[in-house]
Amino acid sequence: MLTIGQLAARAGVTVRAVRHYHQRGLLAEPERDASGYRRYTAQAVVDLIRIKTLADAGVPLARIDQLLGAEPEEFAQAVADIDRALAKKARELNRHRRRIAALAAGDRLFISDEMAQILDRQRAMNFSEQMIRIERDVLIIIEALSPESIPAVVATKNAALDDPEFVRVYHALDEAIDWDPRDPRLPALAADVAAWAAGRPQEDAISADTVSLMLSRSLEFSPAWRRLLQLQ
Amino acid sequence: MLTIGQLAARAGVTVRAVRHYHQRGLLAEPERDASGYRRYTAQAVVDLIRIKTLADAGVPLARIDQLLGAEPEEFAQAVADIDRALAKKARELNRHRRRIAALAAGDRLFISDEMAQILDRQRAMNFSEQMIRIERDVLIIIEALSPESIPAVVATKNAALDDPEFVRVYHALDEAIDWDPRDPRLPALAADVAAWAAGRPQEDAISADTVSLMLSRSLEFSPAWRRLLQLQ
DNA sequence: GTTGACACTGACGCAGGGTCAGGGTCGCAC
DNA sequence: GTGCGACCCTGACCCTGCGTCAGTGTCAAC
Repeated sequence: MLTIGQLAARAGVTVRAVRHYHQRGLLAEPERDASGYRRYTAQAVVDLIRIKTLADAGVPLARIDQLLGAEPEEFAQAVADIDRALAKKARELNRHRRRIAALAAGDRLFISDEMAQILDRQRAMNFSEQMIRIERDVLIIIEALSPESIPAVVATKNAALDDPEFVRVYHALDEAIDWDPRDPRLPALAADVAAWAAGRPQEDAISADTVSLMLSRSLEFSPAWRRLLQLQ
Repeated sequence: MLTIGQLAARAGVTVRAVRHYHQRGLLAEPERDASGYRRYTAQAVVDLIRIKTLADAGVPLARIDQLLGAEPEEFAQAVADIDRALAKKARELNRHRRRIAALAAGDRLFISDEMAQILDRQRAMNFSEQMIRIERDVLIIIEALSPESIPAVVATKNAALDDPEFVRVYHALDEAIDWDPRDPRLPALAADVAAWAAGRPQEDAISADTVSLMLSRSLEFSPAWRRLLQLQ
């Protein structure tokens, strides 16, 4: 006759696990001795090893319960099911690993390489870190809400950065971030921006919803920009 | 300003998840409006997307907390850690899948192929299903507690099944399973078994502990066998 | 003023146990 | 006979990442 500790050691599980299996009804509760200790026979060792074998194979305890008494056909069916579930899990895990592997430092964490290159270009052009953070956040929003428009956005943005006039206007906007909303220079800047925008075709690649979110993200930061928008 | 439902929809998570992130301190609690509803800015969308990106990559929430504010070096280190953890999980999963794939119907579930073949041989020799179940349980115990002795056991057992004298004695034991322990034929059977055993070398491949467990498993089943052992 | 969709908090549930807390028992040594 | 360490008992809370009630309040529209 074995105590619970001996049984557990023989099957290679913990005492706690054995009690857990009792509670789940997987393993029959054995007789108790005079002091209330559980006393096990060799049969329990066999039963426990069968449970452990299935559990080690990744079968959920609820399934093990049904499987232990199952007929071969039923059993084969269940094994196939479980394998499907495991295969799915494995695919998930691999997706996760690929994503983790793709994670680099800094900005590149949440946006694609092409997007990150845009930020790098802007850094090289001496835009402020504040401006670049806003840009990054906007790109994050685009990646999340409008992934299909990424190529268009990347192309448009790169073209814009090739355009000295855009760069000039953008630098002016950058400088205006911290201005007081009553700053007298704002109306002139608004006119400047409007003049530049007038020469550009409208982009339709992104939904109005996404645009409004991007806009509000930008405007949260700068009271001066909010004023600018009113001046348009 | 967004409600929790709008925020959740924009980031592609559930409302419940957002509240959970608040509770975990991952996402800052926003201002409430007059009725106590949470009101979010676009910043929250960005923050939530960052959280979701990491969570989708399989980073535990507790880790995300530390990562969101981490410096690039720290971050790279953590990413490496997480990838190691994921790789380990993936290996585990694959082990599970291999084991599951190896699971066939019936007896073969818990014992190796070679072991299962022994049971098949015994079935072909018309041993009772009761006897075969006991044998199976004994083999399960051996696989679990003495895996290193499996080849020796398989060899010995196959040799024994090749020996007509052993098969005769074993059939006699099989028939005796259900006998009353006071059955008058038992002493003769005991002598028969003893005579056969005397001609055999003792196997030392299996520890005394395992042997005693196997023996008790066998004896649990049959009072007549218990009597036989006393008669030795 | 009623309806349906949303919001709020709080609590329980899941898998598979780990880890106390607060006892009782066993076996051996002195 | 008693002291000690190693077991055993039950019960209850802890972990992850939310899902899913329950019971109540609020918003917007008809």
